Amino acid sequence: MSKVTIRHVAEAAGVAVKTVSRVMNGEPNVTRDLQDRVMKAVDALGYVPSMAARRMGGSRSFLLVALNDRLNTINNWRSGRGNDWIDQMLHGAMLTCEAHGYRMLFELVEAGSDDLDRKVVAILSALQPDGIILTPPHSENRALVEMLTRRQVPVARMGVRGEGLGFGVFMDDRRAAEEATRHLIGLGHARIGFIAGSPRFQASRQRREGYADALRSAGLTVDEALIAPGDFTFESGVAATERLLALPDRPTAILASNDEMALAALHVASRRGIGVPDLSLVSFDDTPGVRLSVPGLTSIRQPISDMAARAAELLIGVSKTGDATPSDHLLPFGLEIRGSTAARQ
Amino acid sequence: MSKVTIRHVAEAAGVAVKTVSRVMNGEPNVTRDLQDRVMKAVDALGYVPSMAARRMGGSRSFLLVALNDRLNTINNWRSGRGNDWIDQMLHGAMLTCEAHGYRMLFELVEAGSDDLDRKVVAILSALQPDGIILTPPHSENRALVEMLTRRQVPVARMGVRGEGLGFGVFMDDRRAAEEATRHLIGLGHARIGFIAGSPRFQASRQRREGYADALRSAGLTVDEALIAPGDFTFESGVAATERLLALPDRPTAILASNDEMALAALHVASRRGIGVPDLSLVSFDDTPGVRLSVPGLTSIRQPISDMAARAAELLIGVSKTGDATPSDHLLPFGLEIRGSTAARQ
DNA sequence: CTGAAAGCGCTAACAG
DNA sequence: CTGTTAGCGCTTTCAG
Repeated sequence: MSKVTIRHVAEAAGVAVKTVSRVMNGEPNVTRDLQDRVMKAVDALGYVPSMAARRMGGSRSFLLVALNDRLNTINNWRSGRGNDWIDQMLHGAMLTCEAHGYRMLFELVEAGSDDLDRKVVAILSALQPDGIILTPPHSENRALVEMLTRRQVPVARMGVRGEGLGFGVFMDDRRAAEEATRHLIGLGHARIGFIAGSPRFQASRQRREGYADALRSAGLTVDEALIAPGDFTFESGVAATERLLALPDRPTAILASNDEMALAALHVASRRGIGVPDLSLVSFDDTPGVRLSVPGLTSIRQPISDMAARAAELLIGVSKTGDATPSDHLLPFGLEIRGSTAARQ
Repeated sequence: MSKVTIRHVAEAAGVAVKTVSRVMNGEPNVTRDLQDRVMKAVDALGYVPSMAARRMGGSRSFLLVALNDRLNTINNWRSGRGNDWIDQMLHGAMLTCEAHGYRMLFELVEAGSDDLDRKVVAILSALQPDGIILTPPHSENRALVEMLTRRQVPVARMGVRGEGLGFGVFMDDRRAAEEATRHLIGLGHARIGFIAGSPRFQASRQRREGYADALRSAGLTVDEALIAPGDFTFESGVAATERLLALPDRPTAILASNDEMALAALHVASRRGIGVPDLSLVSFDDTPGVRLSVPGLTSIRQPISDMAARAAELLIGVSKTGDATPSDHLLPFGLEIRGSTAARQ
């Protein structure tokens, strides 16, 4: 009862071990008759191949590793703030792996640490995954992707374009920012503030460009005074909002590069007695908190779960077929309209 | 460069393969001299043992599996509501595993499904973990724990007492509810409503008892009219609160069995023009949302991350030493006081 | 289309 | 204290 191996199945079905292996892996060249006999034995015995043995014998490990930023993730956990990225990534990638008989292992390594390469190599050696999913900021780390590629590990890069190194699964941050801004313009806003994200992330720069795109194509000028720096933290959002609201001709709407900073803006506005959506607010990321604020924040939803699912699917495809690295995949974003945006009074 | 095995290390250090194995596993009976030589070779070559091979050869897999409720987890992910339990569990268990050279794999199985046993057995067969962490409601599933025990898999049960089957890591829900209620009584409240949780969970029943304990030891009577049923959903919280606030002699404070229902209470109160903390509110769980509501909710903090860490640690201990199942571990909870509770006017 | 034999990289058991 | 040998449960050759 405990520990049914391929040999037991082979005996029970009266076939060779290799035939069982063929059936389990859906390989060709097995008659339906034998297939049935094997499957019957498999079901009867409750046989499930051992992952470890599969890895030892064959060339696949049926394992994908997702690499996440250590500091960021742990800080979020520790502060009890939740971790939407991780949650959505698990959602998309784990379920996809499961559906294909793969497992996903989740690893944290510190971005920017000197021995990042060593750490990653250790993970590769220990786990020998069939593919690796990189999340920001690792996905933007060229050196890392190059190292992985050199070692022939298929790499999916979340949130960025692959540009020939691994493959990217991403959304168009620029067009998202443009759409968010256009939403505000459509409501009659002309002076729209922008709170930028940390320039460390590609997406931050693109969001800023999209914001400018929308203004320009609406015939509005891009006023640098309306662009405040931020780094995705609440504190930076507070500072940025204060700066924007102190302007002589202050904005009637603000687009923040993430939810945290938008919530900061909401906070500052209320402290100054400015109502929202009198001051309209749009944010990026659509994390759980934006539904709970009063009013709820209009927000750009990143398709994190879809990106992760796609990443996993493509990596599994590579590992199954041995095909070359897939090409980049662009996924659609969403604009969730809530109470924080309204027509300009 | 790619694929350094134990043999390479043995050659480089001029020792037998087994000696390397001994050093890697911290086994006794190796002179310091050889130890150093081996370690030098290990570092030089960047050797990291293959998990799969270790599992194949030896008796350990260096793998822990955490079993979570499928439906619940996926629903939370899907709705974008976040998943504090999962986050905190990962926080505690993953980091602990990492520190001991173990990995944690996270699996979702549907509680109450007919073939739960089959699913779990499949996971055991495929992964052969050194231990398994059960979260609610799986941790309360006696039949499941019995099956696991029969198969000699060490089992940690989160959130419940072990009572001889596996071992439990848990907090005292009853005393927590008592403390929360006492906090309200201390503020001068005498009519305190209680919104119960789904009776499916042991903790729900205990919380209710703790509530009653506190009232009784303060010399107050337990008025059944002040106890409203709930099932942990927002909707049930709305219904319960409406019922409580419609009472002729309505409560001046409410203790809700989780955050979601407390947020519902906040919502209903505000709709009825009742201010919080005029109506004082205490919740259970201290999930991220309670910090964002206005006012923030006073809440009982479950030590989920600590419980998970302890569970992992103890399982790893068993796997290393082969000791018997550890005994139950009680962990302290916290009471986070925020703006939703104040002295009775 | 099917099967037999040879490992994969490690550790357990046993010798020295 | 150290080394040798025999597997673990699979898949990959390579024969039939």
